[in-house]
Amino acid sequence: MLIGELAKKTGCEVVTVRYYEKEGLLPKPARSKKNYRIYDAFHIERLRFIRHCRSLDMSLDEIRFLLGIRDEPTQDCGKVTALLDAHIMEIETRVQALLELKQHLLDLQNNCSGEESIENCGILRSLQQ
Amino acid sequence: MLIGELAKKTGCEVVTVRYYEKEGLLPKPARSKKNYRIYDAFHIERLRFIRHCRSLDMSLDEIRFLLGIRDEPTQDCGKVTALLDAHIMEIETRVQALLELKQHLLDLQNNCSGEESIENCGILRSLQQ
DNA sequence: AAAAACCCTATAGTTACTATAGGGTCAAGA
DNA sequence: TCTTGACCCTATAGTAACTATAGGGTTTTT
Repeated sequence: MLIGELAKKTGCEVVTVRYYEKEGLLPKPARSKKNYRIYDAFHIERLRFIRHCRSLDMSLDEIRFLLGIRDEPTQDCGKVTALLDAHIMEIETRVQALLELKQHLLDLQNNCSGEESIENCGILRSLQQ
Repeated sequence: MLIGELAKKTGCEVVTVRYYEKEGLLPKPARSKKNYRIYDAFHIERLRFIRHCRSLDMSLDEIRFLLGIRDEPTQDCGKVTALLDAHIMEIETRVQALLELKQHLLDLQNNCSGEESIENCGILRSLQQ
């Protein structure tokens, strides 16, 4: 299977596949005589894993960590749940920060009708402080 | 006033001040004989405006836009409220996306107790699909 | 006199890609 | 047979908003 087919099967851009290889997330595949990358089912599975993690907004470092655990099956999976816990908490923090931010913006919005002159715009004035 | 004092007065890193200058958000200041940047009250006010906007998570492009309106006071401030509206909606979208993401992660977390072997970890299995 | 604390410029690194340039391979149609 | 289009390859630069590093001058403190 060439890179284009792998990309199609996993919903991943061709350039992104090459990028993951460069980053060490996907092992270097065999090459054809013409130097084309040749992939098999193993790569599909691994790339799907990576893409699924990415869709959950995990960083490549976090994914590298999970792949490492998968490749080193000597331990229990407590580290996996721990990583997920940390990731969930991080997202909760981000949500909180965004909600506070939104409130600040709404407060700011209340400072002006939008029909003032620039000099009298309460929003621009508030932003100066 | 030298750059260090400006930075201290605005809670901004020295390098960031120079970066804003390079990006055209802060006008180039006068220079001393020894080529040191010399700032005055005008720069403090403008930099505070920028930092306030940044604390509201506006992009430098958005801030550039607001500064442009401020510098060109021929129109009413409808564009200001419009920018703020757009920014608020963007944040609402991000919050929604994060909440959905969090639910996915919680669902995933339910797949495993964290005490399984790596082969049996329900989380790693789910991530493979 | 030396060390600490400033100032300057220029360049590279961060994240996860995306875009661009430049070039080889292969199958189908004119 | 030629050429067009769809693939494949590598290498480099750009994205956002800084941060870090290198290398060097100035001023103040010890």
